[in-house]
Amino acid sequence: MKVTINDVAKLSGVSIKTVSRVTNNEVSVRQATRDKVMAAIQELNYQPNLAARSLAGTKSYTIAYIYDNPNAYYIIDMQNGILSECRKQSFELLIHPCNSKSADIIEEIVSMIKQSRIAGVVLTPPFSEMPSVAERLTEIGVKFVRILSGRNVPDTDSPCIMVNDFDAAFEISQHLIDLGHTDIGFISGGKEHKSTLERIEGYKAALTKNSIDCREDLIIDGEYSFESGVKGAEQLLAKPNRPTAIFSCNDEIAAGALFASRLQNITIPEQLSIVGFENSPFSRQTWPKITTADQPNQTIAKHATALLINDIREQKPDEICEQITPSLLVRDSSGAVTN
Amino acid sequence: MKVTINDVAKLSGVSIKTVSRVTNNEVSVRQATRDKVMAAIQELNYQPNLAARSLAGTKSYTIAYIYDNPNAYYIIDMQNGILSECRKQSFELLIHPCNSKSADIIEEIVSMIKQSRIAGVVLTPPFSEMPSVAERLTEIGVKFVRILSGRNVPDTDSPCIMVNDFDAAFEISQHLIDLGHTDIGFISGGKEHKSTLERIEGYKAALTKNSIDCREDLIIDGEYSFESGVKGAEQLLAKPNRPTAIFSCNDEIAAGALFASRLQNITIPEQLSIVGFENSPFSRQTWPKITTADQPNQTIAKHATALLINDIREQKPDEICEQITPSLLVRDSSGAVTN
DNA sequence: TAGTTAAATGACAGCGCTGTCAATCCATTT
DNA sequence: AAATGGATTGACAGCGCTGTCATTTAACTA
Repeated sequence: MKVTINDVAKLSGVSIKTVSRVTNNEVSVRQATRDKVMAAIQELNYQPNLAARSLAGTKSYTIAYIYDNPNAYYIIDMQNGILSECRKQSFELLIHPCNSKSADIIEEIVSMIKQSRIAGVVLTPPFSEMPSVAERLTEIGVKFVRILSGRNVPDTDSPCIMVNDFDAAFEISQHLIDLGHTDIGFISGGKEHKSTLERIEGYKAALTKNSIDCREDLIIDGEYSFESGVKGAEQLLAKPNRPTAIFSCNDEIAAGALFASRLQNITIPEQLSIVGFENSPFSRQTWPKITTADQPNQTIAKHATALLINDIREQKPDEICEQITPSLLVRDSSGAVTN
Repeated sequence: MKVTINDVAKLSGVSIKTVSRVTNNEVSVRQATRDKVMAAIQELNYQPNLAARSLAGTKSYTIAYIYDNPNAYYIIDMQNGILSECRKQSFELLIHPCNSKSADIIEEIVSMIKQSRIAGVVLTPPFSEMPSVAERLTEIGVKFVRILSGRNVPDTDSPCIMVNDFDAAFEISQHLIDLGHTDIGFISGGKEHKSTLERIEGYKAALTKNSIDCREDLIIDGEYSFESGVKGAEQLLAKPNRPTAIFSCNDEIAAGALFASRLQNITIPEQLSIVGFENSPFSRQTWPKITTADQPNQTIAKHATALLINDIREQKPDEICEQITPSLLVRDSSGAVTN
């Protein structure tokens, strides 16, 4: 029926306090003792009662995930990743949808944190990119982990996951170059997103590295939407000396670009290569399927959560930040240049 | 800072037990006493400690949302709706992603429920359509609310929300008919979904009502995906005497159908009308935007949660089930027949 | 008015865990 | 071999609330 810490203590022949130490990953427990307890936990399939723990302790074992990002696929991936780490570490997850554009968003978050005794927060864009959020959270002493786009670790002592959009964009651009493309259009996401900026830089760096002139006229300002992909592609395809490949800042844009191209009876990838970014379901729902950069959101979220929980537990990890680079995923929308 | 039940008891001059009675809306408390306590609660801005309440009590105040549906937009909407009702009623929400196709899915759910002391579960398709889930939940005495597709309330005493796909499909079909269409193709979702079946029936009923022959060859078996929409539309458009309108079983299919049609240089809606279903972001991300049936998922989820919590609190509501009919949302992908 | 009963209220234990601090262990050192 | 001191471990109280059951109060009845 219900397995309590007492049962585990009895079975393993130690006090409940020691069992508690084991479940909380505290340091001063002899390895042999720890093993015994772990075995008992396994055997009984014991799960600590979270309510009791948070009642008794002064610490909180609840973390919050604040989201707003309208990209549902991204949120679900993140949420699933966070959740799996929470389960592993016996933390609770509080989901907090909110509107990042609301004027008093920061105070809303703060009051939620106080209400629910939150120990830490997982921050994804746009929240992770708002300095004021990080500041205020530090101020009230709540830990947080940020998932950010960038190449170098920011100057901070809060944990973070850096998604290396630059390198990934470089790699995917190199892929196009290797296929013989030299006129490569670029449809960007909103410039307010760090990820957009990084991807543009990676794209430019790849061109430079291969001694290809970067035609500024092939870089279209867009946003992360299907519609923007349609419009961006239309602009690019109308140009004299039109590109033989299009790097879309994400898969949704790529899907739009694909749509627009097919409307003009351009065959993909024979007459035009299109690549996306993120490996979201969009990239698999089109025909042909889109070559993209696989951004393992669920893994990223899991790691981020692990870093956050480490920090909450005040265990100084080897690394406070991790870097993850999305990897090239070649599918059917990219091919060699044909004349 | 922290206000406990003790503070309220002292301020209002009663025992903590009486305060507890008031916060839990128990019956045998004199009105005058209740008022005094309420005033104190107000003054101190007291919020009961949920952890303590669930530790001490035999009752649980946590409900779970089990999801698997690969449609991220749907899940997020549902989740947000459930969450808003939970907050209102001081319930906690446990999110439980899982795989509905796993062999021991039911036992996994049961064990999660026991582990986390869940009082009730919100069930959406496919779980809400699995009789075994409802049976097992009843067996272990856990309340649940189901969100189902259908016209008539099932024979049960568990609460549910019936989404009247039939009427909505009828209405959207009637819209096409009113525009002059008589040859209307239909691309279905997977037949394992009740929603698909209901939508087909609604479509057929509308044809019949208007004395239009139902051409079985215009009904294409598909599934809920973009790709399926592409293929379905290709099949329909290849037919002699091809349809002048396509009813797609959901927006994703509609987006695919739109894509396929544009590939063939068919203009929408002049040469072909396309309608979707659900009012998901897909229907807004295309060009032209898709006429669809607005299924207010967040509202549905909120109502479902309210019904569930009522049931948990053993308050007999007037109605145990509610019926919601998605309403026609005319956009730009449907137009009058032109010759 | 006293007696009877139902309604209202309170005293108290205890939910399962963690914090505190004292007790014990064990590898050193002397 | 005894002393030392840091590393382990355990005893016990108590977190804020609810369930149980005893007690008090109010509301009738005869």
